[in-house]
Amino acid sequence: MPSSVEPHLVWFRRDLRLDDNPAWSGHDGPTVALFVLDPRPWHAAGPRRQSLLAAHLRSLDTALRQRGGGLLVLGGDPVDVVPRAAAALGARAVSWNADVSGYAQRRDAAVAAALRSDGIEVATHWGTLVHAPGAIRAKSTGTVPRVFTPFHKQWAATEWDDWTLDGDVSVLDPATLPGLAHLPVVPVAEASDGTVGGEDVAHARLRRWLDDVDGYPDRRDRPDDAEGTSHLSADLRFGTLSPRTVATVIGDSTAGRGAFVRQLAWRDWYAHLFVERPELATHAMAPGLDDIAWLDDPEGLEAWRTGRTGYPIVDAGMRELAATGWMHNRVRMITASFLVKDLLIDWRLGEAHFRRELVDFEVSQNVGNWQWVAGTGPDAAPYFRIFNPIMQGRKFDPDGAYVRRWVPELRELSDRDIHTPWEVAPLDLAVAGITLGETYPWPIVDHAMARDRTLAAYGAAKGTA
DNA sequence: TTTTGAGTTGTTCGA
DNA sequence: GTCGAACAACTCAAA
Repeated sequence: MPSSVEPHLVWFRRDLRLDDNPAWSGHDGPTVALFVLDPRPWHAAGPRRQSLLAAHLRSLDTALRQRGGGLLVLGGDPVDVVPRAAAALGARAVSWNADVSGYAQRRDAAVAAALRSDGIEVATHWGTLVHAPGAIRAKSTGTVPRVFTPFHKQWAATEWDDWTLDGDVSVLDPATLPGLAHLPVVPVAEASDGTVGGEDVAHARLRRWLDDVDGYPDRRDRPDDAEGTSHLSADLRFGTLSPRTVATVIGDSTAGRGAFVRQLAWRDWYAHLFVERPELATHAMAPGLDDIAWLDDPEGLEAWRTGRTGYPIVDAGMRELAATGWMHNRVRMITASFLVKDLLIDWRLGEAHFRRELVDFEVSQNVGNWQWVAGTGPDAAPYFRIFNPIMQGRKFDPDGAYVRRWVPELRELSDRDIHTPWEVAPLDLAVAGITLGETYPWPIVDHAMARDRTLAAYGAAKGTA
């Protein structure tokens, strides 16, 4: 390819799809599809998220090859690599879909400045959210509403801004590009563990969800119900599905569909808040709530991480996370509440664990949800709302099926006993093959004591604010 | 301009 | 067993 072609460069990041992608389809002509494998976020991810990313890249590469091109994957710091690639390939313009994290914002600003100083055009879009940050503002303050319901009302009533999607893109084959020899090319590796990725699979998941979405309001809180939630979180995180596509396909023709699409507004809300207040990554919205007297308890933290707290529903959730990189939403709340309100451990330590382990981790969502549970964020749960892990287990896993799946050493306990093994008569424990303290831990904390302790710690923090 | 009502996800206690 | 109150404090928008 002669360099006089001056291709358009599309930098893929959290939008690993060709469908409904404004950064991809918003222009005409010869185009290079680029992904930069940035060592910093790569090493911050656990093996499951790494493996899923590799599968998505492989799949995107295949889709681009079917169009006569391919995906160019380069390794290194994008601030260095993207301008170098644009120069080496003689690019006329570079486009991408913007991202919300502080790291991404600083990175993208540096890349854009470097490109512009080289005379290269930069075009950014918001292809990973329904509404762009800034599109929803409280009338009185001009800022993102601090309460979800007003945000959602406006979110639902606001017309979507235009995504130009009719570009006549012809994708180039990276192997034929001159100047490639000077760039740090990384081969697109096979997913080593058989993980399947890509937007076709994501669309199949979305279509399958149509069969169950009407039951969402009734089934969403049951972790023992594998089809009660959509399992689309990682597709939204990696962008193998566009949130607008999800909202359009699901629609609002039934109560269940409307309730599900409303969740996309929560996703936008946390993203918009994060763009406005990037310090939410590490600081409470309310002054004072950064100064809770958290306990320094490495053993408690480790018991929580490994699913050895002695509370079956908590341990089941943490083990599901360790085994799959995913956890049911209801159980995310229960396990997070247990860390913060029962162990009185700083929510940031739990957030860091989820950050590494979750295949669907994205910083604004992770932080927003942790701060919600901790009662420190915008429109958060009141601090006195403390989940009782026994009641939550009995209510949302009434047959113990979820616990039996992930905590198999408790399998033989009755439905009535499975959420409270420490209250089971010795003979029944023996029959079930359980020795507390050996085959399964005693509870590492007494819930009633912990509840009082947390109310006192939060009360003190508020009192001194 | 001021007031008022409403607000994802809960638990405990006492009548 | 069921039921209502209490557990805070604040934002936002409608009246």
